[in-house]
Amino acid sequence: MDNEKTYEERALLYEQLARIGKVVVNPKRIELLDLLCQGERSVDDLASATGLKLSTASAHLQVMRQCRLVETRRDANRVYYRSAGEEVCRFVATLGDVARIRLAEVKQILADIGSHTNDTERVSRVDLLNRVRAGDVVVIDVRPVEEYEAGHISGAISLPLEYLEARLDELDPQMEIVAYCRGPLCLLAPQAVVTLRKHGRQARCLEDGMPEWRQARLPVTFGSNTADVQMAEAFLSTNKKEEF
Amino acid sequence: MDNEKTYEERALLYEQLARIGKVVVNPKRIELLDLLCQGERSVDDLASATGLKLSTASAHLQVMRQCRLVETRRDANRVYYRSAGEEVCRFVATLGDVARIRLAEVKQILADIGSHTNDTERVSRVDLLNRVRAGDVVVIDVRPVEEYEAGHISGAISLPLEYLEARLDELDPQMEIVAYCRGPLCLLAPQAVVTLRKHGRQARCLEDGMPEWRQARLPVTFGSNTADVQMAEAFLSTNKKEEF
DNA sequence: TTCATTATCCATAAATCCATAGATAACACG
DNA sequence: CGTGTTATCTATGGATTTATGGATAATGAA
Repeated sequence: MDNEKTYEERALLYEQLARIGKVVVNPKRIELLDLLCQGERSVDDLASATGLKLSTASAHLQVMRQCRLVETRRDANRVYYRSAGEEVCRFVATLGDVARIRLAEVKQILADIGSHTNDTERVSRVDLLNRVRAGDVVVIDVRPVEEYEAGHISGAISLPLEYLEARLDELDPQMEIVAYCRGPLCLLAPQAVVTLRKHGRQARCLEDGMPEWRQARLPVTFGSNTADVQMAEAFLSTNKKEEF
Repeated sequence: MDNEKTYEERALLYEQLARIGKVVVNPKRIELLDLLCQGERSVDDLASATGLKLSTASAHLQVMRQCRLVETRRDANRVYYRSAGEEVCRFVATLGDVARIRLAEVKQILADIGSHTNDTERVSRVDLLNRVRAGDVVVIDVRPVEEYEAGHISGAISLPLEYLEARLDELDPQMEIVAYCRGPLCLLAPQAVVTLRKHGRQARCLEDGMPEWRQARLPVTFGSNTADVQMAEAFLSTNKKEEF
């Protein structure tokens, strides 16, 4: 029958896919999207986080908005961008998976940092949740404060990597410390663990990062409140923990 | 400490991700990769399937090979390409998911064909496996023969869409027919179902397609043998069906 | 060896992408 | 209303990407 039309349609379809693909051809655009998967951020915040000129960052964000990967919200004279949905974060995460598995260069970069904190020692999400509930662990979010405020693991305290050594005394020396960051490709948490161990602390990384925690629908807190262990508690009492 | 170095490393990391991203910026490259997720194909086979000149197709394949997304094998004077791993197929599938969810244009194209075969009527993988085993369903693979031969659902017969009407009498009129193709973005199976219903047959699509079946580690047969129901049978008797 | 088939490499011209500076626009606050 | 802040739009030149034809290379068959 109309094989001609079908052929046309298939070409159109792949052109649409390429619209999405276009977003991840530029390193800075991937970086921006990765940041947005951590939570909402304003344009100039994103620009300074990535080292881009404001107009360049804005242009990249437009590209992503045009293919509906991100959405915006205006508050006063600031425009906040966010990922348009969890499938977008999954897409970025999958891209990372492929790079990690396929590219020796990526393995190398990750090994440079993570050599002393090997992967078998990471804490699973379920374990972490249970131990937060039991109160026998300190969870630190080592990402920049902005990302912590845009959503963090309930019960975690904000302790950006750059301040870690200076604020070491805030951490109970008797407790084990679990650090987390943006995900499997992020170097912050592994670096934090290296630093902590250098100071004789018992420390481990969470398996992957915040986006995965969010996708597992585990409890997330917004803003700067740090005393929210009870939220995790309430969550646990109404949900079977086997689900995660 | 060495924040400078960390910044550098992060930039390098995103550049590596962009190497992968580069593959999916070109519609034809996505089409090629999608085909390779169906199974191994030779270069000129791929070229004619996508309507590309041989040299162009080869160039695209080089790009994908350089970032390890595909691998090759030589047999006589033909070079066969294949996806380098299942995470690559997952990446393409995720790209499709995002496009399907986010882009109205994609929804439109899919609706044009699939309007009469709505998604709630699709057969799940588990159901299909059980019914193949019970022998009360005919499974047709409506993709081109090359893809059928590069791996098909055990028990399925090859009946490319273009020959469907001509070979209708090969299908038992009493049996329900389940058609499958490349996946959620492929139009072949929905079109086949439309055609079959027009001829008064009871027909449905499988939920998504071959790559997903393969990823679920369900039984796959290679080559042109069509009498392989017993393989599925053997598979079922040694595996709990609840797993899928 | 010579020829045919298949694939890769190479040069090129057209198209597209990118970062940037500067202009414009939206908004808040006096 | 004017001023300052934040973001978007526009124009530009330099870099990159793409399709293509033709040369080269690898392999099998005669």
